[in-house]
Amino acid sequence: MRVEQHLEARVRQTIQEALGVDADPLLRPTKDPALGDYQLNAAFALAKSQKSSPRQIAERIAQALQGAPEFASVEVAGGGFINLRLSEEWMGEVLAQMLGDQRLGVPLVSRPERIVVDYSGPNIAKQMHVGHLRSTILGHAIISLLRFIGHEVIGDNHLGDWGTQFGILIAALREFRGGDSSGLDISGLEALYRDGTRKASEDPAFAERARLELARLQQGDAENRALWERFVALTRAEIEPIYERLGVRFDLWLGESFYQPMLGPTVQMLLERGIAREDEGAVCVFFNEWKERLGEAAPGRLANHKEPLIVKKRDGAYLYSTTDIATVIYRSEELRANRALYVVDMRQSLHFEQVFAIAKRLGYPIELEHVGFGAVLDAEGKPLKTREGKAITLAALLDEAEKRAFEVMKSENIFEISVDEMALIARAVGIGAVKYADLKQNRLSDYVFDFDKLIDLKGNSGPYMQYAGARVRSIFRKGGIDPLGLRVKRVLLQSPEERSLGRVLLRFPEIIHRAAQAREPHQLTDHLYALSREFSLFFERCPVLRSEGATRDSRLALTALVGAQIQKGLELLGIEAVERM
RNA sequence: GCGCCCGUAGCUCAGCUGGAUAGAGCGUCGGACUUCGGAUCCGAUGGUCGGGAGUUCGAAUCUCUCCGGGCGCGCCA
Repeated sequence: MRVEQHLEARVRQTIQEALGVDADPLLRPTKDPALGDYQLNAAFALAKSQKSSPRQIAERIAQALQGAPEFASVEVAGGGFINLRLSEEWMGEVLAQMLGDQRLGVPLVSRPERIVVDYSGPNIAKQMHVGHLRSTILGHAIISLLRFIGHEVIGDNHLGDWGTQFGILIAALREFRGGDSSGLDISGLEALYRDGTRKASEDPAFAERARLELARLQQGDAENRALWERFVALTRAEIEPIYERLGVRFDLWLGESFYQPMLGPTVQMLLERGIAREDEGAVCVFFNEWKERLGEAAPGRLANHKEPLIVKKRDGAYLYSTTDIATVIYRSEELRANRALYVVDMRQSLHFEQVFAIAKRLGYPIELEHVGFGAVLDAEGKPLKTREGKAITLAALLDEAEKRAFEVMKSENIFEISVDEMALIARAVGIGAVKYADLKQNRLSDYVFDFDKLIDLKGNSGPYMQYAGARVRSIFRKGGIDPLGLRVKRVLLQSPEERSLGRVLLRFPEIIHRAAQAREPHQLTDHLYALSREFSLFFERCPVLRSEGATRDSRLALTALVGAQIQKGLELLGIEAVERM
């Protein structure tokens, strides 16, 4: 049960009955627990239309709510706040239901969708560095959340495997290595690209050769095609182990090259529909002309946007804008998706607005969303630049995180775990720390990259949650109890710690839905952190195994629920829970 | 030139569609009983929410303006 949704519906109905109006109850969790669990702020909003004081309206609503099974008390405070205190009996029953439910009380959406999630999207001939973490980790978590609430999700790795860079790579290979690609690895490829780019900017003849190589590749020249395949294979050999370590798997790997055959027809269609026109030899979409050309202005800021989106260059080559339009068409027509999410850097927001506007104009029945995220900055607050070699590779970051986790374990090896097992656990803890550190941030804000922060093992960190989970496991291990078989009629919330813990546990279903709907995994990390905190308090002050009778059963039930939420929550974030650490 | 994003404690960040006294982590200082795991817990410290004006019962949140930072905008991806 989504508790807040349930309460809101209940109060809304009560207001309807008491005042005869349908109004948003403005239900909010209280900031100060001393005031209650939730508050209603509707009285302020209703004062005007009801021609009465907020205080009086609040009194009437509060009166009408008396006796509702959910609440232990309903009190009017201040100028018109209504403070609600949940009844422990009701809470205990809902918690018992959650415990007995495979889905921990999280309902499925009523209207499931088929959703493509476009994420990670690394480029060929580049190593993955810390900047790639966000899209990959965010995308993975968002997919898990959406699946869990009942959507059908297709995760797609839209590889940057086509375009101008291949002309440069091929030309550089011929220029600097006599065309010999043997013995090349990813850093060799990176160096080739770097050198090639520099050479192209200095030497027009070389730049021209690069263009010719690209043209040959696009025309299907066998030799260049083989080189291209080799570059792609080399890059994949490098990045696949990283996905493996991160536990990320894609349903599709449809890179840009996949859409190549669709580009010509796509541009043709844009021209026929009058969405694009030719200008200076290129095919362009002028959004500021839509009103005049198509009868309806382009959405939002595009209506006044003078610079066009180019979909075909003067030299006949297509661009990534063209690819992205073709990709939308494919996702709608072939994959039959009714929604696509793009987990991509905020800097591309204008680009996506343009692509989405065009797709919508073409009339494809698919909702498109840019799930953007902020930049990763360096210590001086400047964006982390990948080209200048400053960026730390993802592999190195993960190595260091595992190493640190291993060292902590070694120094506090309370269970005499073997070195082999320690390595396994350290892997889960280290990677978990990195993922958590990234996910706990609001995706929209930029953040400062701090090596130590990303592998923090204390405080609000992944290991903190894993640790709480391990302590839960420890209790059941010690007591010889299987948490999965536990059932109670009602959880007893007697001490302040138990009640407070129960209160947090009740929010899980609501949080899952909100996090999924907003595409904000950090809402879930916040919940897990609050939960782990409450559990730590409970753990220190409320003996579980050493208590007796109904109290013991109830505390075991609470503990099991904590374990289940941590397990499920971490799973949704892509973080492994551990038995011991 | 046009547009987008951001400015909250010493540092790094939360603050959901406007709600009561703005919260965490890290840091610093002090503390935790023979008890289920000390990667833990408790307490203390710390803020003109960039400045100003406006909207209203109420603004970190909405509007305007200024200051400061980042980013994006015809032939890269």
